[in-house]
Amino acid sequence: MSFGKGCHLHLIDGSAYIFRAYHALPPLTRKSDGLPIGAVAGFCNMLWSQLANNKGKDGPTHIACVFDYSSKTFRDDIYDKYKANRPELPEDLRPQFPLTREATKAFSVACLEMENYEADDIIATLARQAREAGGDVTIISSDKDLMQLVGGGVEMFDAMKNKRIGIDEVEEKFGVKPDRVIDVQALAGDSVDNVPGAPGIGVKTAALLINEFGDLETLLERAEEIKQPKRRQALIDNAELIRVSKRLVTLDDHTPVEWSLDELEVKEPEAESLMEFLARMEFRTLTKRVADALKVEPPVTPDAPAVPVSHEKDEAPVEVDVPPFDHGKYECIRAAEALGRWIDLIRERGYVAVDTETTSLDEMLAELVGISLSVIPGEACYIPLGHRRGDGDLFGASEPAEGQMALDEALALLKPVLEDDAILKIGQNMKYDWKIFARHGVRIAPIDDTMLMSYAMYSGLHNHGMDGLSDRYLGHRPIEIKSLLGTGKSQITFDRVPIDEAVKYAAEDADITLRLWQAFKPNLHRAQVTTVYETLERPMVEVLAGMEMTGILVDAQTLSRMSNAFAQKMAGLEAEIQELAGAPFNVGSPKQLGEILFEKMGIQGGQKGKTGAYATGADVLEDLAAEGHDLPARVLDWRLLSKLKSTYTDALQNHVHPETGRVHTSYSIAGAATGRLASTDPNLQNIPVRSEEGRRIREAFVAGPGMRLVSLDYSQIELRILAHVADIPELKEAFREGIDIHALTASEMFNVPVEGMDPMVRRQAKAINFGVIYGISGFGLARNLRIPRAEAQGFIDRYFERFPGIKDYMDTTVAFAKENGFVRTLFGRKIHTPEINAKGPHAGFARRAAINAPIQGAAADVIRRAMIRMPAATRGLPAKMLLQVHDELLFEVEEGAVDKLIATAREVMEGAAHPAVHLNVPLVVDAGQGANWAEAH
DNA sequence: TGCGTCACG
DNA sequence: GACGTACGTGACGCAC
Repeated sequence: MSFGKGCHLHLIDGSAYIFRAYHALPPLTRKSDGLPIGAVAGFCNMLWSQLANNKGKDGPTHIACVFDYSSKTFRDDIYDKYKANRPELPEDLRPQFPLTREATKAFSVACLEMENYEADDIIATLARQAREAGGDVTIISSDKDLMQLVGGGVEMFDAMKNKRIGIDEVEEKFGVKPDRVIDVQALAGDSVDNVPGAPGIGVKTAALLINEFGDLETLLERAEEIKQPKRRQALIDNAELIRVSKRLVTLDDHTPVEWSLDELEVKEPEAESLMEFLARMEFRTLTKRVADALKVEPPVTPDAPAVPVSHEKDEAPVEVDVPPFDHGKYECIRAAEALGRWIDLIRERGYVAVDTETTSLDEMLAELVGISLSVIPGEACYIPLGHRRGDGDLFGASEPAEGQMALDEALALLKPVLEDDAILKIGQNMKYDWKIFARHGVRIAPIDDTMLMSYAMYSGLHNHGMDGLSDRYLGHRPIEIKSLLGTGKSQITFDRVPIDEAVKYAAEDADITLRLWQAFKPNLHRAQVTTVYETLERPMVEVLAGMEMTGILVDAQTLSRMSNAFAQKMAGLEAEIQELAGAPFNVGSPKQLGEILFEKMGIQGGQKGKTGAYATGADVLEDLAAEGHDLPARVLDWRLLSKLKSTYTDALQNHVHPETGRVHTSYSIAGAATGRLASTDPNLQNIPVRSEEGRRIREAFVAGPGMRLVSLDYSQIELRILAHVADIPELKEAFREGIDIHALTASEMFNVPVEGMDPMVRRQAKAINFGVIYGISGFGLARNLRIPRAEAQGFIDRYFERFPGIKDYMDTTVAFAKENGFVRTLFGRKIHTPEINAKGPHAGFARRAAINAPIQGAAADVIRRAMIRMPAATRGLPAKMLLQVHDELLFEVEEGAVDKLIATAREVMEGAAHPAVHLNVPLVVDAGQGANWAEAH
């Protein structure tokens, strides 16, 4: 077919694909020889998705994938510093380049590259030719340098965000139509590509100027007319540099391409050569997926998938030989005899992967439906115990399904195994199963947990859910639970799943867990996180399971009364607000509120966010209230009450367990990258305390009859850890002497005595101390203290001058992260920082996170150690640990034992770092007690 | 489902 | 007057 009207050309920005793939994936190597292939794998997946998603009549008629040939191009002759800021190519990426070309050809996509030209120029040229021939063009890329090409039948498509980029989107980004984009880029320059532009002019200002003067040449000729002196001078002084910049950013759409559009016609991939390539790369999952789509048999491949390697330098990947997944091999156990054979097998092996199926994600409400076991990869069984026939009546009641062992009988047989010290029970998220078994009188131990192994090795790189781990590390996508239960209103519970289907799903989970364990176990050591896993992760399972099952007593009546009071107050405020607005509207809608404030009432200074809605955050409303506007002040009051009511007084009532009368949160051990816990369903780590009204909610968290609540919290733990790791003599001294640390900081910085310090000065020093922990920036501190940015920067400079060790610590930490891709806490916990070497705004986030992680993480490690020791230390005391709130532990204890508990728990907490780490600052714990949490805190 | 908002350390 | 920033979480209501 000759290219012309009705044709549609897809141009893929291949080089961008490679870099995205490289950075998005952990470093993978080919199993047989260790060749790095992560980027190739990602590239192939993206290319295949692109092809597969664009089949049919709306798809392309012609397609090509375009690459950069080498770093040298004609632009280097225009400006010798062009792209001089580019970081060195990572060592393990370069060898993957030729393979991506090979991959492109294997998928039967034209592979284009030209010496001396960037991919962007080739794309520009082909796009122009296609447009002139009357066809349409889609450029698969989100690169802003290509946006100048949009319009007249050419658009872009951001494959990551699945979003087309047309004229409107370009205008949104650059503030001008696509044909003026190069003018804006020439003025604004680009630090990544080292395009100079005009100093002090960014995209916003550039767009303003271009829109005012029409185009760049006119602007430069009439630069004298610009009102702002700085801008005027910048343009006059740099006119030549700006013209050079324009030549740099202008794509050459007349490159001497040697291909005709007709040659780019879409072709079906040749199955045989494509299969050969994918098999040679050892991409198991993709090979299978492509084979299915092409309806051919996948070639026989080595079974093990690419093996992940951590960033640690001295480790080698561990290879595991495993059979393919086969759901047909899973056994359904319906009688004691068959179960007995499995138990024999487990005893022979000494370990078993276990998984439970239940009716709910809430372990306190869930009913046990079945148990699956696996001891050999590829072989697993499922024991259905609580399945029901699908034909229940309207109320959901129905008879048990046939062919199941009695629950008690099965548990009686399994209990000795599950409790046997000599048999390791392996699970994924074992805290869940631990609680389910505990509710049936089985104390499962000892355990290993693949989720926690992944967390110890890969925290910060990805999540640790089983499906994701299986896909990533076993190259296998498990059966989705959705396919059994459905979603939304018609969703069923697991006990309604037909046993035949349940076997495949449930046994597969045990199979996967066992395989993950085999893959992870030896790598813990290589990643040097064995101690972290053994001392900070695994022991948490039992401790937290106990706390969660105990729960905390909540007085629902108090909450209900508060809800009613809030509702009344809110109704009054709502009436006042609508009166002030002069129209009824939904006070809870930020969108409607913004329109009332900044349009109907005509208040000036409304800022629109990226979604086009006005910002109405508390800071904005506070400013307006300070200017004397009543309505925003009322809205702030209303919002406080609305938050308290919906999130706390209303929602908490629904979390009171029908049998225990207590609230049972669930802690995720592997949720936060830094090692902190996270509390969900409900979140009991964010119960209000800062506002007076909010704090009253804590009055509803009460001790049982004859009991008291005791709260112990670490004082300034993060600053103490900072003083230790950054080794700051003045701070360490102050902590040893028990001096007010914020006052000390202020004193050192501003040369004022600690005695009789102005509270405002102390407040500023406190903000700086917090800022340091967060990876301080002038902007952030300025916003927090509501002072000019220059002043904030002045504070920071003085702080670093006074405490140079802090600056050193920050620089060293960031350098370590850049070198290794992770940081470590004092206790060895690894937190990966994959974005640390990124360019653009990501880099700032990653930098600050890297500075914060070792401090926040070490504090998290300390309290974990305390929690793990607590059961043994408090054995015999009539006390239970109920909650953890990052630096606080809450206990419920019999009245007579309060003092003893405080003494014991304080000793454990203050000494929690020992003996692993000898802190050279003391840890101090404050304690309180009362009938409810408000009093105890 | 994504976003804005706001509760906590 | 370049860009966009304090770190880490979870839950709610709105609007699509």
